[in-house]
Amino acid sequence: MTEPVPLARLFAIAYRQLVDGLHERLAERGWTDVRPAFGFLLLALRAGPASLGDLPGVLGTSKQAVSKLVDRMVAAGYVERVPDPGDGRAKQVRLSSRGQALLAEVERIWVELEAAWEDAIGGARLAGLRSDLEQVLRSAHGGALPPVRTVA
Amino acid sequence: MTEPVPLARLFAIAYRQLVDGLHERLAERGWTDVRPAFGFLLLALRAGPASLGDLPGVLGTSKQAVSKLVDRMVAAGYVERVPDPGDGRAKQVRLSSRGQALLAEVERIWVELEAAWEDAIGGARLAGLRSDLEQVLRSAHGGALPPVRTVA
DNA sequence: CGGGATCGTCAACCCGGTTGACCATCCCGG
DNA sequence: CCGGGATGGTCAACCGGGTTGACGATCCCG
Repeated sequence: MTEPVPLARLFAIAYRQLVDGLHERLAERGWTDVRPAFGFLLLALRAGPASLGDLPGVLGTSKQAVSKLVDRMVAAGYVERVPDPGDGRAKQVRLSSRGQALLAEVERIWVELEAAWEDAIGGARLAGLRSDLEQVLRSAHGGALPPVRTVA
Repeated sequence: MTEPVPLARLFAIAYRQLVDGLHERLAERGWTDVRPAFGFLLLALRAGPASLGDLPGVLGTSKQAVSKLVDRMVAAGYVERVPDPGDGRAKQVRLSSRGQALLAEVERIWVELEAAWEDAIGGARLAGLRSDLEQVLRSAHGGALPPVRTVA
């Protein structure tokens, strides 16, 4: 064991495990048309509507990718595009009521899944894991939590 | 902060950060045709050649996806397909010498990147993070480290 | 020896991302 | 007051990596 499994792979496994668990539970509760990518936009709109132009910086993807993601989520009825009142070019994106319900369900499931992790390693170590991880990510990004994919 | 950022997102960010760092450094050192997906196969072949049929269980994808990945890596000169001596249907996959050199470079870079993390949170907390993470992943999978994507 | 199981590939498709081109709108300077 | 960048957003074409279904080749056992 001179070279243990790379940290990156542990993170990949952990991520998949949580996301798979999320969608499994969502499907069980009737949310069958939720794509994994939806979660990022959902979370970004948690604090309120956002201008489409601001989202690439938050999500860490191109504006075209954001546009396509919004398209899908509009088609699924989770968000709405509304024209910006003060700028004829701009549009805003906001959660529909169905989107808000989904967000609430997702947050409930995160709590459940993290509770399962607590059962495995205990609350103290889980809290430490979270805070250590947040610290190292923030330290590499000037104190703020970076987007998933560092924006180009 | 009733509901902090989900753990899953922290893992996604951490994963991207490490993988982006890896490929940045690889490119700096002349490895310009390495795709992110290569790493998984590289690691799987670290201990020696493997039968193509065994890889889906290790990588957590379908055998067709494995075949396509091997195609790409063969085209890039990192692995070789050799017929299984004892079974006319089966083929084995093994690292070429260039693949071994790449693997060595990748492992060197992981060490460098993890050293940077140590600078941020210290060696003890990094070690704790790793072992906690490994423990919770193993506990959900009967003691063994699961594949990235749980096999169907 | 023949029929089912297994190994691997091919083909078609999907999702989520990219880049480049483009139109509509804003806004500022001559 | 207008004309020309700069900006917001979409469309189109493409790519990587995954899926499922179908299929030929080979093995193995009754």
